[in-house]
Amino acid sequence: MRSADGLSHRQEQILAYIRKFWGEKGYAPAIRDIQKDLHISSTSVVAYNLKILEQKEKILRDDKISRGITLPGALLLNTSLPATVHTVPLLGVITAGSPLPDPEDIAVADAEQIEVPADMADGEQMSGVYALRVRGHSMIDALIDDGDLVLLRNQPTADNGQMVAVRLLDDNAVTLKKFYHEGDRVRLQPANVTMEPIYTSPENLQIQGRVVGVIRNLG
Amino acid sequence: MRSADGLSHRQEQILAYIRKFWGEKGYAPAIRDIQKDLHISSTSVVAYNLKILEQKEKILRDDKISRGITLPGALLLNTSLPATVHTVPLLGVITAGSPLPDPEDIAVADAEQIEVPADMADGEQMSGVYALRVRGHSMIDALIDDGDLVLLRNQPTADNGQMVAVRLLDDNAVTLKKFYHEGDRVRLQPANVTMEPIYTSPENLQIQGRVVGVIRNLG
DNA sequence: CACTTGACAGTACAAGTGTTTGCTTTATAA
DNA sequence: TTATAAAGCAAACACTTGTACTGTCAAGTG
Repeated sequence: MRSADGLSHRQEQILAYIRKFWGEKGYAPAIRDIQKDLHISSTSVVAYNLKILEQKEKILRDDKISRGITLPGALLLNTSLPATVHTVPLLGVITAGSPLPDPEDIAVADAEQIEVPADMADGEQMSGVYALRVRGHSMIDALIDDGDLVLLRNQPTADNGQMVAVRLLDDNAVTLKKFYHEGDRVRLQPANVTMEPIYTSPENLQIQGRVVGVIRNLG
Repeated sequence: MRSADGLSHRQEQILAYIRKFWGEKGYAPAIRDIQKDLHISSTSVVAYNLKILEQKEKILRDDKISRGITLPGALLLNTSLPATVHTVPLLGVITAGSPLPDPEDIAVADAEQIEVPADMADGEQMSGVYALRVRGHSMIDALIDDGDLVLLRNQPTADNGQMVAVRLLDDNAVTLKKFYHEGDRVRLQPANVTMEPIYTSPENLQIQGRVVGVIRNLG
């Protein structure tokens, strides 16, 4: 079984391993590193396949040199641009019962900073994004569990289909739902497709922000 | 005679040599390379000065590893990762029906890199973490929806309570559940507390990895 | 069928390489 | 000067690691 570039399964495997190893450690693996981690029974098999990889110019090798494998173009990698770090402040806790904290009230500079994937809070709209820690299981219907981080963008209105944090005035409760304005009523649709929507009037709700992301850390 | 950063002439010399060697060859010099080219009379002198360079954090070394010298920043440049950002490769798609891709099989260096919160894939355990894009609504009971990113750590076993990606052999299906070994059976508990667990035998399941995080981007 | 070829296994060896030990020299300060 | 530490020297040692050699096995091929 060969892949597109004429490498066997094992050769692809070895090549991927070398790249990964090199990225992590900063130096190339020894033949025995490859053998052990890839569960290959003999060093000679690795040597055999390395020779083929060298012939096909997927790797470079210097004879007899320990860990002398080099990847073509390795020097080019040095030119890659550093990624930008994005952080947002963790401003508090969100539960079903209590209202959200007002971002304006909190000294953002003092809050714990959370690192988030770049595309969740990028561009000119980055300002105004903050995080809240979810407490309790009340947001199960939004596919959000106890302990999750919810990323919110401060905004008082919403377009149809956007997930928003809304406060229902007559229940005095906060929920996360998809927002749909339908005539003179509002449909609040749980993210969980198996669950039923809530209908209410625009006067009964207050949009507290838009949900731009959810981060669940089980590590 | 000491230079500005407290290095002796010989240490400066060695450091410069390592940089040059690295730039030309793509891998680090052996102690004897340094010794010969710098006309140092003994390998122990080189070892002695390398130890000092390591203490002053001018170089990094992995004990006992041939040519295991690394330059600080080299790792980052090579992988294009700035210090505070963590990225993991996006290796494919996860659905209910199809098996997970084998991380070893994929050319990790070629995969799209996803930026993740630092604490999800940090420290020495960073290796082996990869991301899969969820397709379909089959993982609603794990509070995971279509389009979410699941971060997995490659591991063949699990402790009780950990969320794992398991393959049920008789269904030929992959699900994400909390794992509990109870006597001679296994309980697979959905993350959604309102849903019922599955019971099966250890022989019927294959642990494909541990779920370390979930990222949902609604931006 | 005999013959070849590609791929892998197991083992052994030799070269590559980091480390240690004991000793000598040089520098520095009391 | 003498004591002390730093730096260098030389050789031996032990682990690391690339390579070679001998087989095995399955899939062609004439």
